[in-house]
Amino acid sequence: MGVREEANERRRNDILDAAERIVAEKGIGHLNIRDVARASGCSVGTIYTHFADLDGLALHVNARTLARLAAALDDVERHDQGGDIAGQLCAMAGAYMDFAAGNYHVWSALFEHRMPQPLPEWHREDHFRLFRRIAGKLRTLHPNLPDDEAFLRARTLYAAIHGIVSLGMADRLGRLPAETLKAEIRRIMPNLLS
Amino acid sequence: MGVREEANERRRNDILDAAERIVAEKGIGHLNIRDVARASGCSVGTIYTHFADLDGLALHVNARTLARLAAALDDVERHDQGGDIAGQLCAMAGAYMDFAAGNYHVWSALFEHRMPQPLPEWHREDHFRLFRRIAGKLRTLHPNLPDDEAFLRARTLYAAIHGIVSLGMADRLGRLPAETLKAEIRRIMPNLLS
DNA sequence: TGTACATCAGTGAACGCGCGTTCACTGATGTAC
DNA sequence: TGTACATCAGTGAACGCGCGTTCACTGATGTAC
Repeated sequence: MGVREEANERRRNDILDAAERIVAEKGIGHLNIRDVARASGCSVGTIYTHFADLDGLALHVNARTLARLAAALDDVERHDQGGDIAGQLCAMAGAYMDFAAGNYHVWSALFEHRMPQPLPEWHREDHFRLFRRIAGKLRTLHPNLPDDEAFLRARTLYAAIHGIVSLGMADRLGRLPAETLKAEIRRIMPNLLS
Repeated sequence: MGVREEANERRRNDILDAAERIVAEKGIGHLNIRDVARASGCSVGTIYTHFADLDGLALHVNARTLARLAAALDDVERHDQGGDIAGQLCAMAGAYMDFAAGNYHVWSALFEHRMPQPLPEWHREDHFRLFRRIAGKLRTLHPNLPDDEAFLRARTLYAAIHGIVSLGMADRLGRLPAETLKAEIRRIMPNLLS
């Protein structure tokens, strides 16, 4: 990789770092080009040599978040291969919960309505990759189920967990501590798998 | 009520009607004062004699949505008193699903991050009122549970349903038909209640 | 009933700001010979 | 190795637009006498 290519990659990462920091602090609704430029130490024009536009930048921030989330689930899976599937799924749901709690703004940016509609295919694929990790685990529980049936059940499980995390941390009904929510997930997980 | 008071109320309703129509068509992210003024046949200044600001208007649109949603659940409850609790909760969850599917933009506005933070107390109470309807139904299933325990279980149920509706209709993992989602809710409801 | 005044909703031009995006220009890096 | 040219990232002022909000003014409705 030439000097220029390296510099480009470094710059691109700096920009993404800055954007991510801003989203983490204030939410994706406050992401704007000027602040990113200032925080990453370049001019506004430079942002546009590395990203098509603000939406493109936001999408790449989200892509990073999904990658970090996937890595967090990887960790759990590595350290938790002994127990039964239900226990492993609980642990993964717990990790999801912890990630959302510890990275609230970047996590909720993943589901924000102000993202470009429709989402570009590559980014939907990022979401799907994360989902397939859960689906695959669940698949081993129901080896005889047809694929589409198993897929649907996995989605329902994923969505239920998502709802518990999402509503638990939004302020619509008051926030609940992550530990409380994780306990609830542990309580209902066996029922969701039967 | 004097002529002036009546006219005020009519105007206020016209404004809310227009705002609701705009949100229903384009989402709350596209709500703006000028369009509301045009659609309700008054000037921009008039909006401010009836609402404090754009956020206030948006909050009242959401309050209306919650009221309509509550009315939809009322209907279900009235026509569905025969069966068991699980059946009734399924029917209510189905009505929630249908409402969200048939009023997607106004429904999702309820959970949007761009609402003023923190939410005003009166509007959080609107959310709570809706939630308590589910909680009350569930309460009769577990009469011996302590109140806080029953409350938590109701929230988990509510949140799980919410997640299934929410992720099912967002495009992150592809949209699913409302009927499919309702079938999934029927499938897991008994498990969630045990 | 009539008159004078007060109150208050409605008006829309204007203000001001935030912000995405562009573009002519600069200077550094790469390339051809 | 040196020279001339091409390529390309960086710069930041400027453009243009959307949009929330204000305000001096108008005219209708209510009120006091």
